[in-house]
Amino acid sequence: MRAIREAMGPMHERSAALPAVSPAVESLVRQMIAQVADKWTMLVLEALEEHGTLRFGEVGRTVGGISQKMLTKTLREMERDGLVTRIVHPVIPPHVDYTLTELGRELSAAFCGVWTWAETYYEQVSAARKAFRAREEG
Amino acid sequence: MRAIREAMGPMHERSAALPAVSPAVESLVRQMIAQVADKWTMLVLEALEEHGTLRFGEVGRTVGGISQKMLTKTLREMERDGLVTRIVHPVIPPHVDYTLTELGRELSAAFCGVWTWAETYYEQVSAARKAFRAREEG
DNA sequence: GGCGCCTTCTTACTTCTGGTTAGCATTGCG
DNA sequence: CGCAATGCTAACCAGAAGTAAGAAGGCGCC
Repeated sequence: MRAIREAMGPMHERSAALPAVSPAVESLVRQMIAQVADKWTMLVLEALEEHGTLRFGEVGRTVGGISQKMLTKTLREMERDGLVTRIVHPVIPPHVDYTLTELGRELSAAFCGVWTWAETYYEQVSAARKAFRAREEG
Repeated sequence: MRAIREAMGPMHERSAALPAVSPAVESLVRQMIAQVADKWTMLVLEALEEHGTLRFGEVGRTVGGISQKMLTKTLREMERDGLVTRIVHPVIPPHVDYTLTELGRELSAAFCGVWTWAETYYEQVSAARKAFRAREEG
C-alpha cells in the first residue's frame, strides 16, 4: 500500500483540475481508501460484523484462507485505525478478543453496498468474463 | 489477489457454520470482492464515474500515482469483468477511450458509501492512529 | 530524406508484499 | 516428561507491483 506513493510518483503530478474538496483532504481520504480497500480488511470486517466478538483464531477460521501473519497484520492495522478493539486476557494459553468499534461498524455498513453488488451481479460478471475470453480467443 | 487462495489454503478449512447463502455463491462473491476491492480499481472507478469518458492517459492523470503497467492491467481486468467499455480509435498516435458500463456505474455507486465513510471519519481515524502510536510508544 | 514526437501498451529488471514454515512462551493434562 | 493449546514473531521464498525503456507509425521540422 505504500502510503499512496509518498510523493505521487510517475504518470505526471495529478491533474490540477479536481472537484471541490481540498487537496489535503482528498489525499487523506485516498490514503484511507488505499488501506481500507484491502481484501483481508473487508473480510475481517464482515466476520466481526456478523459474529460480534471473536478470538484471534476464530476470526481466522471465519474469514478462511488467511495466513496468521496477514491476520495479525490486518487486525493490528484495524486496531491502529480505530476499527476494532483488542482485549488481551492474560491467561495461558493466550486469549485475545476482537470487537468492532462504532467506527468499524460504520465502515462495515458502508461496505455492505459492495457485498450486495457482488451478490446481485456475480452472474453478469462471470458472463462478461466468459464473453471477454471468447472475444479475445476467437 | 490470486483467486481467493485457490483451495482455501491454511488456517483450517473455513468454519462449517456460515450464514444462509450457499457455499458456492459465497465463494464466488468472495472472489469478486477480492478482485474488485483493489485500490486501483476503486480509484479508476471513481475517476470514470466523475468524468464520464476518459482516455488512457487521462485516467492515469486523474487517478494519480499509478504506473502505466498497473493502469493497463487494471483497465483490462475491469473490461474483462464488464465494468468498462474500451473503444480503440485506430489512429496514430493511438487513441483509446474508456467509459463505465451500467455494471461499473452500479459498482461505483456501491463504493460511494465507502468514500463517504472515508470523508466523514478521516479525522477520527487519524486521531485513533495518533492515540495508538502514543499508546505503544509511551 | 532523416529525426523525433505523439500515445498506448509491452517487456525486462528491481523492489516489496504476502504466504509458508518453524519456533517461542506457559500452563495443564495424560 | 512431553505434548497440546493459542497468539504472535522471524526467516525464507514466490509472486505481485513499481521503474524504465522500447515499439509502432504517421506527421512536422529542418
